[in-house]
Amino acid sequence: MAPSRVQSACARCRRQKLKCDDTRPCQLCIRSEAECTDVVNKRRKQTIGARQPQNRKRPEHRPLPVNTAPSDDPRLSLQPQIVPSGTRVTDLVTSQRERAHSTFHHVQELFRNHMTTLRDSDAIPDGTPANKQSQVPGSRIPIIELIGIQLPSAPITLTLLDAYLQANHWYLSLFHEPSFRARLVTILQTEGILPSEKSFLLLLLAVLIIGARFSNHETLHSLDPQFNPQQSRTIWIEAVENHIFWILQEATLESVACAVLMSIAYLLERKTQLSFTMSGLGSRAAQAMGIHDETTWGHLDPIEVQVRRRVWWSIYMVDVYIAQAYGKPSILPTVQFNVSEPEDLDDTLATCPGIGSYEVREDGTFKPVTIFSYNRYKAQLYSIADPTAHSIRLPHIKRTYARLLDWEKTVPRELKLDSFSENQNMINDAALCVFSLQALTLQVTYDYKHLILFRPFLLSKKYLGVRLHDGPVETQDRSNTTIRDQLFTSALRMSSICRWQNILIILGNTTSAAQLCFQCFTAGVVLAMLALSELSSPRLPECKQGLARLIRSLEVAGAGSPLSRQSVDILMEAMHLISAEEVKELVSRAGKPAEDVRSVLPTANLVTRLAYSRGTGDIHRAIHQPDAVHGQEMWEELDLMPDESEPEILNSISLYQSLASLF
DNA sequence: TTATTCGGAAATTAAAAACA
DNA sequence: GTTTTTAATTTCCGAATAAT
Repeated sequence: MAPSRVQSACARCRRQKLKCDDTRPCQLCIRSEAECTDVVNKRRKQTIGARQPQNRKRPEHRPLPVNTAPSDDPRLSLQPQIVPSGTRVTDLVTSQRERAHSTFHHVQELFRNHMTTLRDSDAIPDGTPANKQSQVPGSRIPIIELIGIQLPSAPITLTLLDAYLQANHWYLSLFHEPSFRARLVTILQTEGILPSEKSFLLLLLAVLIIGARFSNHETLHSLDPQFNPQQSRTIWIEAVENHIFWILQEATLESVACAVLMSIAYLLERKTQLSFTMSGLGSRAAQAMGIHDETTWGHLDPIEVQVRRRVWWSIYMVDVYIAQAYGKPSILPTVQFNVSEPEDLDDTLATCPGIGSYEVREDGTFKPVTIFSYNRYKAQLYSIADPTAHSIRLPHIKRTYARLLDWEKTVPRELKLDSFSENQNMINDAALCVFSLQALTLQVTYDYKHLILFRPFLLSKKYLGVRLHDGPVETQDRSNTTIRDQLFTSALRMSSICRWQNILIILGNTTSAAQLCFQCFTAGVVLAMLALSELSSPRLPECKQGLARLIRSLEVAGAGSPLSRQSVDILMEAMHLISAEEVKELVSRAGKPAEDVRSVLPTANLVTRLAYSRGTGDIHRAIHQPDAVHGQEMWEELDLMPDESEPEILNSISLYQSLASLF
């Protein structure tokens, strides 16, 4: 009668199906020196209504479990399905997941089953906002009473919505289009709005602000000659600003989505500082609502669940992107959330004409690739290149790098840029057009992630020569890739997008253009810095050509925006600088023997020198036995000790700091 | 020899149904 | 209100497999 069962197994034991114990860390974790963390039990968390009432008569057979995928295993929800040949991702993510419960959360636990309704708690952190329940239906009131301005006429509003969908929805999806449209139509028809819909209205305004920027002004003029897009945009922005704090306090899904859109809108308005801050507000609001943890959502309508996931992943990606672009730590750490990938809803079932690949979903099933797959792949990409580490270590970077390479292998043909022809006219086929845009931005983002990953090393000549692949040098020719090589390859591949001018032109009329321009700009800066660090290298011409192609891409996709103009100017300047330095270099070398004058330290040289300096003279051995390269000598050469004593490298170096060292 | 993985049996538990 | 039933969800045995 040994009561041998433990009330809750730790994360590791649970995953490995081993017998755990009540101590923390448990004996097994101690034995294997693993981190021992608790996992929240879904069963204990189940709320009233979470289970479907059964038609209890005679069930005969046990029905299949509804949801076999245990969504609260964080590894499942965070790690994309890239588990290639044997490379299992370690406990890293699992073990770090901590659930921080607020005081108010404990209050709820305490009174569960003892109080039908909780009393007022709006003054307590994490309590329920006061005006939530009191705002029962009510009657429709004119919009002007709620926010002080009118919406434009129905045709204009719908045109702007369409413009928004084209410009942003394929790239960052923040709502379910059919529901959104239905709600909008009701408002337009009744010319009134429920007071409880205020946050929806503000989200709509944000949509219109972006729509107005990307819509065709002639079409608008023909619909309503009085309508002035620029002026309206200013008015709407002001209206949203007047109410933004109100809706953030209200904490609805729409308020978070609105904050995300405003962040983008500010970026387009050249208010980059506000954009940064606004995305932070949105992230925080999302966390306050618990959107980062599905287990707290309770029972929701299936569409609502998916929309929440969409919003969460969108804000996560915006937050990470903006943080990286600014070189600041991001607010939303990967390890502390628990939201599954968004799935397809009825509005995203379109597939790519001509290609019919399948995608492995989070739950292991195979589904056709749809126009929404892009969002899932992008989300995976973002969670791989984990931005949480404010300071990072080389082994971590190598691991991330390996995962990036694995991720790339999983990308379906629909989302590969090479699948699209360079001179095809995309405009005729909407789906094809969207897929090509997605493929291009996905590839650029992937390469950009490499640049960001290695960006901290740009200022350190020592690190540029570090090899990226541990383990034996196999048949793979890239096994000797150094950080410098990879930066070079990625930046060059980014520059190759200028071949797809047809796609770039369309892309210039979407919100993703801003991101693309910035990514190209980054690639340009990286190429320039590489070029300057090895002026005599045979790669120099390629660097310059790459820069030229990036400048061209910026001009095409930037469509005359200030961001693209300024980037082009700076990159041009960098080109001149490189040429000038090159001339100096040539002159100074003119009278000397052709051998090295360089003080830079490329790895190939290092290996050779190592082999010689050790007196063996056996270059072969040095190259084919990676241990020799990765052993003590290597690190001494680099003034470093392996692993533990390795100094931390700050990740938060902004592009501007890199730039400053350029000029 | 030791560690990891995983199918699935057995145990546990919240909710629903039945009962009083 | 209490007890019983049901089904979802958990723990962890034990056998297979992989790593050392």
